[in-house]
Amino acid sequence: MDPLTEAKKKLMPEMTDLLKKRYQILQTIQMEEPIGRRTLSELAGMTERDIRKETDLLRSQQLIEAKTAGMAISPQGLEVLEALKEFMREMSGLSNMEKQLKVILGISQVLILPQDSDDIPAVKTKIGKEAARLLEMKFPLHKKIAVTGGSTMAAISKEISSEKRDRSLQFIAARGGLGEDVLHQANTIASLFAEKTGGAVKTLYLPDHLSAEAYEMMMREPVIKEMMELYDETDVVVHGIGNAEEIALHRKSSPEEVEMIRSGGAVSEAFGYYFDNEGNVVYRIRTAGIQMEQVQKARAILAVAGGRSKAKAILSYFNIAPRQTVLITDEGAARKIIELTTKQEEF
Amino acid sequence: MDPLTEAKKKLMPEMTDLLKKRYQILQTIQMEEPIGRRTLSELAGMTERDIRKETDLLRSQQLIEAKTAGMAISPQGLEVLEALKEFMREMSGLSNMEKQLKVILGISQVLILPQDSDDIPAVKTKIGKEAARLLEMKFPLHKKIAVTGGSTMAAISKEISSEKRDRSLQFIAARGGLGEDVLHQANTIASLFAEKTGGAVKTLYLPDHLSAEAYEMMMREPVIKEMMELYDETDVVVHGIGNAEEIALHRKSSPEEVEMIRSGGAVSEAFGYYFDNEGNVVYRIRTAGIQMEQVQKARAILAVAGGRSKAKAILSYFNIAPRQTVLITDEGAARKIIELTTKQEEF
DNA sequence: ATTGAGCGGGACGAAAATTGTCCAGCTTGA
DNA sequence: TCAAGCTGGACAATTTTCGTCCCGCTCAAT
Repeated sequence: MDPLTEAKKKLMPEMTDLLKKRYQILQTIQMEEPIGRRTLSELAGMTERDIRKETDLLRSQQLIEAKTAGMAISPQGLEVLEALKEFMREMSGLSNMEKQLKVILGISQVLILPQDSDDIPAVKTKIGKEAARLLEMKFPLHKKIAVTGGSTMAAISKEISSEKRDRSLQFIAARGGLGEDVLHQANTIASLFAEKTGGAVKTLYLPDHLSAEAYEMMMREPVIKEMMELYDETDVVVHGIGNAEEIALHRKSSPEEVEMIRSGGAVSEAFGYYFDNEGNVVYRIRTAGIQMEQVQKARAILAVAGGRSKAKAILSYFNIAPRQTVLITDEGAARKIIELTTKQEEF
Repeated sequence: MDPLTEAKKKLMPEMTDLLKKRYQILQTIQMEEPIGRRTLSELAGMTERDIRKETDLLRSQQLIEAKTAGMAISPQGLEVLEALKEFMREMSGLSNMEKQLKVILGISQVLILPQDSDDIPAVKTKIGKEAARLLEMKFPLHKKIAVTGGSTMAAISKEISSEKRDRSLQFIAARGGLGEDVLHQANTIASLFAEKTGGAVKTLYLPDHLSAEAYEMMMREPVIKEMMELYDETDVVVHGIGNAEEIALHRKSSPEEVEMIRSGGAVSEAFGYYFDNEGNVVYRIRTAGIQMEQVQKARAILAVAGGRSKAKAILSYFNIAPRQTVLITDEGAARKIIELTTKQEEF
């Protein structure tokens, strides 16, 4: 750390906590505006009185405005938030946690965003924004991009800038299957990416859970073969990481599938593969989709998943994640991952 | 100001004052150690309780140590002080005051050190140290240095480093006269400089206040003539600025001299010249010494004077100070000068 | 050897700030 | 039209801060 900052910390030990507290409040207000004291105190885990004291201060500094519907951030507040972004990343240990996660997960880049998307839904938007920015950086060099489905992926598609259009981009749905709500299907997401960027899209609608024979037969179809060849040429893969448990509960999976997941000890899901705690593939949805080996060959891989509830799934998947994978996650997931792994070490 | 610092200030408005307060306390402890709460509270202008609260904090941070003789700064405390030096200069407005003084005094460089040497004698040492550093920077290029007397000049001589010796340096007493205590005479000071640096010294012992005839006669003496020629070749002049009033009181001046000073409205003194509020020469000690015109020709001039009591004298002298003069002073003098000049503007 | 000024730390009642907790009156979205 | 959620005001209870005094100690000057 900066020797100047270090010296200030020595002279003003209260500073650190106070700054963190106020920054977090301001941040939460930004994400949840308009928001009231009571809701805010729950989200921030502080007493209402404390929140009130601090918001009074923030208001007197004109960083927030109090309307009848609740408190909202002011333009100046946004500036302050932006100016302190990097500093707070150091201060609150996010940078440090990124380093730890790199080691734990065996990859070379990790990006952690503040707060927990399990508590504050808007954190997902922030994750989406950062993932979108990282992805956009790949566009000039890498044109063939495979994307999966899920709410996290949907968040990214919303944040992709439609400023710089590039007709040479090609987005490929990483799974032919339907599986989820239309809005969160890989096909839909790929189309959204294409629309935003002005690029092309390659989709494929094919039922999940085919019988073995039907699957074999379909694989021989030209249109499917073409898709599989496209996967071979994929430059970038962008995918979410699913929580096997959640998926088994929420989605209308076949009872057979659920049983396979349960008995196999599946913890995480990505591109239609299910992994157990050690990263072994315990099940795979039978549909056209990118193969693990094809993912391995990709130049860049963005894995996006946030919220402490995803910690176990992330740990599971990263047992076999390619080294070139970049993880974009949030503080909640990161803390939980570190907690889980260091606890194991203690015993 | 740094946008990061600006943002922190917005989020933590208390920070500024608190930092200033603690820094000042730590600074004062450093200069006056060992020092007790009561003495400290007087120097810092705070209540004893306040001082106690803050010193308790500083001690818990191990920046100071409490011995039976009083509190003293710790090595870590020194580090903190050093690390924050430049930052605090900005924060407490010293940098800003330097800019103001440049305009007010019509010179291109001003250096202001914290606190007031009228309150804390050790500030004089700091001034001496900085002046010494500035002077040392001139040594490689400028070899002939004229120095005056006075306690401020003595402080500089104490702080001149004896590390890098330079036999080509030549120190010249700017005044032949005695005038003051032996220890503070120009001759003595010049000798001290020479001793520290390994350079040569040119001194001249000649009574002050000669009669007009005696003075004329002396001026024709070869040894004096030689001295006057040396003044012509002077590269650097280092001088203090005296308070005419104080000089008239303290020194055993001739009643005639005191009367001249009083009736002429003398405010400041430098190199044996007395100046009034407008910078007119109202009196001059009759002794061999550097001439105003010779000072004007010098490449570099360091004027050194601190303490709010010197403010009027500084203002008076800088009416006629050459543009190449650099002023080294302290916060006390600087504030007073600004106060005096802005008050005049208001009416 | 003695003394006294100056020191840190303990103590404590008075005063001030903080805290938890209400409520009134408002807007807004259903 | 109503209910939910919001701000800002209020206030007693509690905690913290503040001013002040004292004690025992050290150390330098006498």
